[in-house]
Order: sequence, then C-alpha cells, then structure tokens
Amino acid sequence: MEIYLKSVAALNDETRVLLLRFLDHYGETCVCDMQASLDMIQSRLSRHLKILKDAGFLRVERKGTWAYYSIRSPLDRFRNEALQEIRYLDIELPPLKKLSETEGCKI
Amino acid sequence: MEIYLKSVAALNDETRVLLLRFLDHYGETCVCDMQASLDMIQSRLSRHLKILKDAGFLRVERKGTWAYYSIRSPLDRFRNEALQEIRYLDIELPPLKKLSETEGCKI
DNA sequence: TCTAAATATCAACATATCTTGATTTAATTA
DNA sequence: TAATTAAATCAAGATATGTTGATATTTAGA
Repeated sequence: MEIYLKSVAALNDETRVLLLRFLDHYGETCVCDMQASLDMIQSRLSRHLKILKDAGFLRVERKGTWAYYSIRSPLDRFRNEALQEIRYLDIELPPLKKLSETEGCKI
Repeated sequence: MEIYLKSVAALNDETRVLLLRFLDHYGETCVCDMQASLDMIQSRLSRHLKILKDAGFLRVERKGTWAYYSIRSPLDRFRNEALQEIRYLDIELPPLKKLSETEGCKI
C-alpha cells in the first residue's frame, strides 16, 4: 500500500504536476532557477520537491549550496504512465530563467 | 487538467482502492452486497462509488432498486495501469456476501 | 397511493493537506 | 570563525476531503 499510495498522493496536486512538467521539459534544474522561473515561494517549492522525491519521481544532486532536481530515470511503469499523461495536459510553462549561471540567485 | 486530476484524486484514498480491488476481484456487485461484505456505512460507500464512477473507473447499472457497480471496460492506459498496480497491493479482501440473491438485503 | 427497501444526498464535525512567513541547517568564502 | 547564500524545516492558519447520522429520492409491490 505504502509506495503506491505515496506516489498517487504525490500526483494529486496541481503544483506538483506543474513541477513534473517543468522538469520533464527543461531537464535538470536547480531550486533557485525553478523559484525564479515559476515565481514560487521557496518553502512551498521545497516542500513539493521533497514530496515528489520521496514518492520516487525525482532525484537530487547537490553541487555546493545548489540542489539540482531532475526526473528520475528509469521510472517504473505506473509512474511513467502518469508522466506520459502529464505530457498531454494543457499546461503553460513559463520560460526558464537561468539566474544561477549568470549573476547568481540572490533571492 | 480536469480528467487527469480527477482520476488521480479518485485513486488517492484507501477506501476507494479497496473498492476497486473488490470489484476487480468479485466483478459486478450490488451496493447492498458490498455494504454487507465490506461492513461499510451506506452513505460512505455510496459517496466513494460515486467518486470512482465520476472519475471513469466504474459503471453502474440499475435493476429495480438495486444498483450494480462494476469496473468499466475498457479502461484507458493510465487507469488500467493504476488498476494493475492495485492488483499487486497486499490487501485482504473480505468474502463476498450475496444477500441480494438469498434473503434480500434488509440493511 | 401508501409503504417499504435500496440508494443517493446533505449538514456538521473531524482529519488531512496546502500556503505562508519565520527559523534552521548546510555549504562557501572572506 | 563570521558572514552570506541556498535550501530545508517548522508552526499557524486556511482550505479541502472524509466520516457519520439524518433526510431525500427512487423503485416495487400491496
């Protein structure tokens, strides 16, 4: 029950669906760039990323103070099917702001 | 967004997972037999069946005062994968009590 | 049409989840 | 080690969802 319900619960939120879509589209991104691109409060973003990670959808790699999130690969059948479903949704993605590469984040 | 989020929300509840598992295992069953078999309060059962139906997982057929629910077929890829996932869960199913066929329900 | 049985819906409360701002932790650099 | 930046966690209030008992609806039969 555990894993299944956790992954379904993770999928059951518009913010997290957007995050999955974002990372699926733009690939590995650091938290501060997501924050800038999605105009989302830091604690909120961090919370949802954690939920997605704990549910097996995301992986994190730390590089210094930055944390880079990306979609875990390979995903199992169910999670993959969910991601597929999300690809078909009519969600408008904001442009990616890569602050981290230029002037730094300074949020 | 609508349909996808609705179907995910429907999957995001232990009671509804149990109901899907039950109907997947025993096939078409009337509400009063589910009520007896699962020892579940009527309004609660009715609520969850409605949510599953509205999310595209179940169909209903009325025969007199009885309502027979069953898993809709065919299911789309995502819902089908979810059902598959549910089949692997370690859920103990109660035996099926077919009151409707014998003495009637009289709940 | 009155009654009864099966099911659906409603209202009130309980519980869970999300949002926000504040605080804490971790890593880097002076 | 002190200061700074990025990210994680916490606490409180707001919102959504589930549970229950009561009521309404639907259908069948006397």
